[in-house]
Amino acid sequence: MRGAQGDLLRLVAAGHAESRAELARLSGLAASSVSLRVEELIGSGLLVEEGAGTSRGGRRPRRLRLSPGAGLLAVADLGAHHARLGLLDLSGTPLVVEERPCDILEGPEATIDWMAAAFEDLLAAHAPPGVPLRGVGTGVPGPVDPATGRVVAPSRMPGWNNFPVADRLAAHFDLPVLVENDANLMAAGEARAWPKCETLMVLKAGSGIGCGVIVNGALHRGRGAAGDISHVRVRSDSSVTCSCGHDDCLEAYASGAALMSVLGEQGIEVRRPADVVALVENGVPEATALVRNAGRLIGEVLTVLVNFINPDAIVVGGSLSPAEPLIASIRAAVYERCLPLATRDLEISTTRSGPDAALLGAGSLLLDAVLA
Amino acid sequence: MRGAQGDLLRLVAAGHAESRAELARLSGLAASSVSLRVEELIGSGLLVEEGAGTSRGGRRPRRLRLSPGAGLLAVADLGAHHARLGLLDLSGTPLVVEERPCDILEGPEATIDWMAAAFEDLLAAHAPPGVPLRGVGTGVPGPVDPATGRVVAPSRMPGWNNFPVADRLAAHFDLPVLVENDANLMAAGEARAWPKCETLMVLKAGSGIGCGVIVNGALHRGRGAAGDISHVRVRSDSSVTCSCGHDDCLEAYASGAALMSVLGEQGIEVRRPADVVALVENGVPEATALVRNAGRLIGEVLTVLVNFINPDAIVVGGSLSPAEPLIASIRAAVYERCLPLATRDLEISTTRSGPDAALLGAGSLLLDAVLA
DNA sequence: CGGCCTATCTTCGATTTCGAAGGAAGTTGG
DNA sequence: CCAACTTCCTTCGAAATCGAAGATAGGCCG
Repeated sequence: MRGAQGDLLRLVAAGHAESRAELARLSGLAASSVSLRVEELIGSGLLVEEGAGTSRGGRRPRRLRLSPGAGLLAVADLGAHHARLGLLDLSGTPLVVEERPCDILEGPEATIDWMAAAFEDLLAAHAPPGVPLRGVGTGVPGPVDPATGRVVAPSRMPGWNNFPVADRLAAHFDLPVLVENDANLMAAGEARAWPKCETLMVLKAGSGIGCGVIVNGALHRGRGAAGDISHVRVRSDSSVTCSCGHDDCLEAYASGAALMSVLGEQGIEVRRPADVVALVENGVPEATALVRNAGRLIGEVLTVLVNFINPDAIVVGGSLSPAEPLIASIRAAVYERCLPLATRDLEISTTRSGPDAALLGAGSLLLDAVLA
Repeated sequence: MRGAQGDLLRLVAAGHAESRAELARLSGLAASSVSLRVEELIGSGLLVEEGAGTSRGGRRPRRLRLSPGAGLLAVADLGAHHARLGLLDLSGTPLVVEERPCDILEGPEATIDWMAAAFEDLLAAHAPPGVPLRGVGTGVPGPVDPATGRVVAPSRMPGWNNFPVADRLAAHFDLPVLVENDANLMAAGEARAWPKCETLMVLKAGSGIGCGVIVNGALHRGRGAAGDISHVRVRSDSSVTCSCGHDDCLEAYASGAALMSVLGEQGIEVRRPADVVALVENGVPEATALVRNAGRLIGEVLTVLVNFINPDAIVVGGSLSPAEPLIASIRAAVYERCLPLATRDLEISTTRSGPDAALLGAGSLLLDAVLA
């Protein structure tokens, strides 16, 4: 899928272009060249022409789509106790998504081999015959060195430090492989749902707190830890030491794990962040107060970042995100304290992509590798 | 200077390429095409061939430079009481730089007309005959809407709110015009001096506190206020109300203006941030303690941003930056509290471009507009 | 219903770009 | 000093790209 040809496919797959005319506008190529190229791509079975689009005042465009037979992507989002796994077509539409229990404490080798087997499962059960697998990707709950695909200094993945996850996956599938932090994948997934936003902050509020940053439409990786907000010192009366060794990290107060531990001390049994959400929805005052406080702390941290980055939107996802008081108090803190220039037109809302955001993000990033 | 031709010129002007071979590598064009294009550019007097470069193991390259006659850029950096003005050639080398007193309180019309007259002065005195002015740019000490070139809600520029600075300048010179926040220009200028750094935070510590952000090699503007760190709430025992209406903003504790006001209360007369630096260098303990505290507060704010953005370097400039304790305490705070992954290989140091950084940055950004 | 307008897509000759081959001008190492 | 190798740059036929003109197909409106 060489360069210029790949550019056209990418534009169609990413949903940016639906017709030859749009391709010409976005790719910068002449309309005639686009027509030629598209004809070739249709000839080789990668694109299909499908009906007509809506008119913009003239002749209706002939709508282009990626052929369902163009290929599949196998993607996963690895959590501490569960993994979501899915198959996508090249335009990122899920064919199937499953959640399976799995334990990353069994170590990287076992977990990745398990993942490879799960992918084979899914392919056997759901892949249409003759459609090739074109790429494999996974999110992991820790920092990933973007250059090497290794996990680096993960606090929630004991035994995984410096493990070459990408290499191990590539040993199973001789294909483009993507390994990325889970919050970053979520951000990449949301980015597709917010096409008008160039700069985006995507917060993952689950048992941990993660954040992914989209700058200028592209995921910002930094050295692999970009987006980390969990170890920021928060203003607090008491003093708690975080697992990172510092005092009063945001994570120690506002993460799902922290909330659960406080609730546990109060004799309220919770096992997953979703249980906290349920308590809030049932009006349990202890849970509501805790969540509201967590939102305020998160919001105060976001305040600094919003002034600095001026995002177009802040998207809140993760298993804690359905709790209304969380996002309400985040909003309150940000709108109250940020510069007017930074908050006018700033949207703060919950995920548009839902629980599959990270899988969709993996698909979106993988596409670039596959069509390079 | 149409597209592809402009790309080649830009690569030479920005100092990225010095030979046809380098141009071919960086532009992605075939070597033969580059040769053709370069021949045309030499023919039209924009490029000149000048001696030979150093061999990389084979034939020596024929060094290319922008012709000194290719054009000039007039650039300024507007401060509260002074303006730096300069003329640059298209590769960003200063022909002349001057500092002149000027008072932005006289309002935008008067100030911009004054600036235009000053540019005419400089051109009459220093421009080689026949070399055309190709672009005009200025930095202003407030937020600028990147789309319109208007100043937006500036706290230190009363009377300038929403004034179309770019339009007024364009009325004097019918040329590409650039108007940008001063800290952003400084960041753009430093970026050229840190070519290996993709992500850069440039702090301007003067009478105010500003910051410019380079992400992926390009200036990040956001909505025009990106990089603002002055109105972040800091941890403090006392309570000070900032001009923005909130309490305990960084600016109210750590800006040059704040330091000067505290020193004044202690009976120590200072008139400019540079006087504070002199006091520190002379070992006046009150000044040293104040500066050290300012560095700590700034450092604690940077902590959050470093974890989030993972810059390759933090560059400190501005009139307060020569004060050693300032940068020392910034370093201490950042290295102590940030994630190891974010601080390994993170460089924190003072400006490489010196006091002309903003002018050089204006040149660098203008070049893109001129060669578009 | 029938012009008129707009937008999409194709055709085809002119132009640009490519890339393989080769010449030019060095360095390196015996 | 000479042969082998690198890198830089140009030459020239082949291939891709462009762009103007035209064909196609719809919307809009009297």
